[in-house]
Amino acid sequence: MQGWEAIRDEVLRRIRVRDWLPGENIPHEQVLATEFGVARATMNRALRDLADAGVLERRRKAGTRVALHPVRKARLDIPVTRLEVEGRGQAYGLRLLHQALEDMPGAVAGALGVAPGARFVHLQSLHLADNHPFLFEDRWLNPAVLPALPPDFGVMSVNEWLVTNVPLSAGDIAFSAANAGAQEAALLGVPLGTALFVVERMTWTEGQATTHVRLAYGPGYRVHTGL
Amino acid sequence: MQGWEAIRDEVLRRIRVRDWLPGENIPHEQVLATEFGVARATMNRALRDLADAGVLERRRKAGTRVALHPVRKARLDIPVTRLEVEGRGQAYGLRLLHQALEDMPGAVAGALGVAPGARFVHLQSLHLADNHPFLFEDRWLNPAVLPALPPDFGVMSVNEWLVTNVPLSAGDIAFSAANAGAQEAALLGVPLGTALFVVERMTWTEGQATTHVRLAYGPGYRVHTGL
DNA sequence: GGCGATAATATGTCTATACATAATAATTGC
DNA sequence: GCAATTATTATGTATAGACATATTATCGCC
Repeated sequence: MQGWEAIRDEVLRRIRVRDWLPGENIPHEQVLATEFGVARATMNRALRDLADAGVLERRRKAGTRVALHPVRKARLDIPVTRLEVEGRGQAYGLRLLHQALEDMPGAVAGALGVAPGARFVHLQSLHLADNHPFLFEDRWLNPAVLPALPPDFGVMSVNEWLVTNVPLSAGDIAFSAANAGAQEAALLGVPLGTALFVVERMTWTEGQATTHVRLAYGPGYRVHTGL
Repeated sequence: MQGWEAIRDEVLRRIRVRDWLPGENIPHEQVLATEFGVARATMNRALRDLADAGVLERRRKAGTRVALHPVRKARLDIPVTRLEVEGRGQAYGLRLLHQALEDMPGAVAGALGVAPGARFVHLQSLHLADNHPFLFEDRWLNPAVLPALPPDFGVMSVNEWLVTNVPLSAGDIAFSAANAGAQEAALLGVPLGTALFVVERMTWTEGQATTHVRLAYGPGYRVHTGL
């Protein structure tokens, strides 16, 4: 490796071997740039990258210091389910279980910031990997974003349809754990009360709530930062 | 907002309102730079930022296209437990339950890539928020990284000690769900089998396994991307 | 038509320089 | 002494120009 990445790695090495201690200021950008024989912009790129990663903390005038609590920022890749399953070399399947216009429960409405009792499209589906249950999806979708003739969600995943047909939007993703209820246990084929990994995703489009999804994964599922 | 961030936001807006469709190439960097009246480097910064966020995909010569599967990369902030508790306005407490040199179980050894049966320091502690159980920590620590006289982990959290006394290292963080066992249930004060949110963190220092931590959070705990 | 070498091109990176901005340090006025 | 103002300074951002690199497109040859 060379260029600004090499410089970043060298800075990281010095932090790792404790040439520069946590909480301590490191030399100024210009000083380091001169030492490494590069322009300040290049040094800036290297240091900024480490600051983005949470290894360094930078403040104007105060300088650059090694972060005291380094393991702070993690980047997760959350793939589209179909691609995740196919990436494991398994066959992807989708079963639409339920589709109806219903009153949203208060909890969901609250999370989305919508008036309780609003009528949303309620979709429940099961994602399969090699015909085994992989995850249970429970979704509330704002009918206002749907066209007059909604597509057949038994064929195409709601998520993939949304991606290509609804404007991108701000969103929030949350991870938690929950005990499997009767429906989830039956559908996923696990004992009642099994600990499920739950991903909740909420998205808004121009201030308007678009969708709330709850994905419940079967046991053994984990998401990680990939080293 | 102004500068490259304003440009990034405008590009994002055009993607959101579907001026540029998913999978479609957007105009060249230089073209856009001219349109926005900035230098190419500035345009590059804006587009690179969106590419980092997973919204755009860029390839030399091929150009820049709107990502087909946008909700891919999430950034999580994982705070040090003490700071997280204090950030909620609660009093932080730590109880060391167990400390001994033991044979590592096969599962942990495997995850760390260590010969099974290696002797590591086994630490178990309970983190408290306002004197209520907050999370149960189960840690395996390589004695090789400890000084001759190990510190008193009943007073100082292992994590905070590590941060200031052991070289930074590569690491992996994983999230999953697990049913509370007898010990966890008793310590956290929850019924047996309660779904716990589990964070596992492994770190290595120069190829050598440093520590394996398993943090089991009580019900209701969730981690999210913060919009 | 197919294949390999060559040209074209969009992004990636770097430089030198300049000015902006935020935060600290110094100074002044009371 | 203390508060308010001003100066200083390190990082943040921007610029024009240049070269590097990875791909794609094209051309020539068989």
